[in-house]
Amino acid sequence: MTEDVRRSEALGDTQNGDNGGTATKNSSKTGQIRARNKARIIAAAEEVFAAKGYEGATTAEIALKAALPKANVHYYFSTKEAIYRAVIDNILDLWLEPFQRITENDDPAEALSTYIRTKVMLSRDRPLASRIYANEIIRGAPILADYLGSDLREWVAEKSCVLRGWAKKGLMDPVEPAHLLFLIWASTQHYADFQVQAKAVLHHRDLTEDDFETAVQTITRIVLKGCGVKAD
Amino acid sequence: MTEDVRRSEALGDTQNGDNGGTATKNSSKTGQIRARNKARIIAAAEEVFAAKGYEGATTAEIALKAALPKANVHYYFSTKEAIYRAVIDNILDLWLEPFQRITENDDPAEALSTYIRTKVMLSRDRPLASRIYANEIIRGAPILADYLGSDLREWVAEKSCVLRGWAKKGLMDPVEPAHLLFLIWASTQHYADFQVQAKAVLHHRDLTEDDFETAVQTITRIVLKGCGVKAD
DNA sequence: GTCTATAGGCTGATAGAC
DNA sequence: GTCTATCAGCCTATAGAC
Repeated sequence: MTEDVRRSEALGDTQNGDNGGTATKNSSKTGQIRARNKARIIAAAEEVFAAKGYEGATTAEIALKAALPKANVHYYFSTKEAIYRAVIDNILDLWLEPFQRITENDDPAEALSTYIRTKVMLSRDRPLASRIYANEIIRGAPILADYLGSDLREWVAEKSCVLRGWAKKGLMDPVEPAHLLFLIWASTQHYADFQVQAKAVLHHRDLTEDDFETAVQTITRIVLKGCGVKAD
Repeated sequence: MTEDVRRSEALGDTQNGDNGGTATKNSSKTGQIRARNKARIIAAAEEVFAAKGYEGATTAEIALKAALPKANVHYYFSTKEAIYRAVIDNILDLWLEPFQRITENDDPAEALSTYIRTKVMLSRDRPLASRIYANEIIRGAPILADYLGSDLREWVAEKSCVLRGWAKKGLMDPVEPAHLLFLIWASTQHYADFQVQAKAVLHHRDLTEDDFETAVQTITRIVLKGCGVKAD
């Protein structure tokens, strides 16, 4: 990760449009403009990368969506790859955070239910992020290779201990932990990555609140019952 | 689907290299050369599209991998999109066929087990096909939109009847059929689409026969038990 | 049917006036 | 910091000799 922009509000930024065009005074204002423009570029880039893939995305389209001249985009991010890295960087902890605080002392039924719900709702609220991540992995993870082998790997190892601990206590069946996590990731992210397919199959319209709720219920039920998790 | 090349041996074609360069006689041989070259192009294109995405793939690279001059590729397929359509077309029935013959009279435990195993093995044997399909859907299905709303939709509707029938007979729980299918698709295709991630998390090496076997076992077990399918 | 050479268009990136 | 004008390179696709 070249630049760590994780905590900047890169999305949902409803441009509180003071300081419209030309600089007025310029002192501490500068940093604000910079942050705001970078955030706009990242938000625009997320849309374009999600829809077109890395190679299909053009800096021209990103600039257009960010309502900035193309050269301005290159002023903030020297290369297209730099924009992409910033976008990916923004996405990463979104992925790991939801299951972060869970320990062996938690109740498995509740912990897994919450995790599944959180992941489905992430698919509902941040489908673009999910698609970009999926695209990155499908392409062979050219940017995220290191992350997969270090951070994610460790994260899975930790959570595998928790799952094995629950099994040892007889709170659930001894299911292969990594494969269980794969199943949960895949089936929850499916509602973001394959949303067009789900829409087409279910009713041709945008997925509704009910669809996501049914998804949560179905996945939760199959996983809990399928892993023999004792209800609390 | 512009051209239906479904049944041509587009892959695993170990170029049985008679008739090396220049044409010798040319009569019924012509059709063979044509078929062989088209198959080589499709096979090469599958690799490139899977690795680079639609926009990232170049006809030059496809030609290089097919060991043909670039202009020759354009002779068989006039546009890049035509190559892509041929590749996609080749993939499609691969997706629907495995669950095709299943009816309400079959045993759910056996039918679902076989389906899951077949899908995982498809991920093992044709990961590139799976990735191209995933990429197409993630991008919003520009080519497959019609297919999703017609063929696939009907297929899901039919299979939903079978699943509901089983539930009515008390052979399994009344699970929302489409969402169950989504879960099975997602969790099985995961081993193709997110293979780099699975590799990195599991052991940094290529997935082994055992990995796929464990995947089959884990998914099958969770789905069957999770849906309350009676063992036969 | 094959293949070289090239047209024509779009891309990422920059120079340099404001 | 902003933005117009522009470049060099790569891309798909084709013309035309063999």
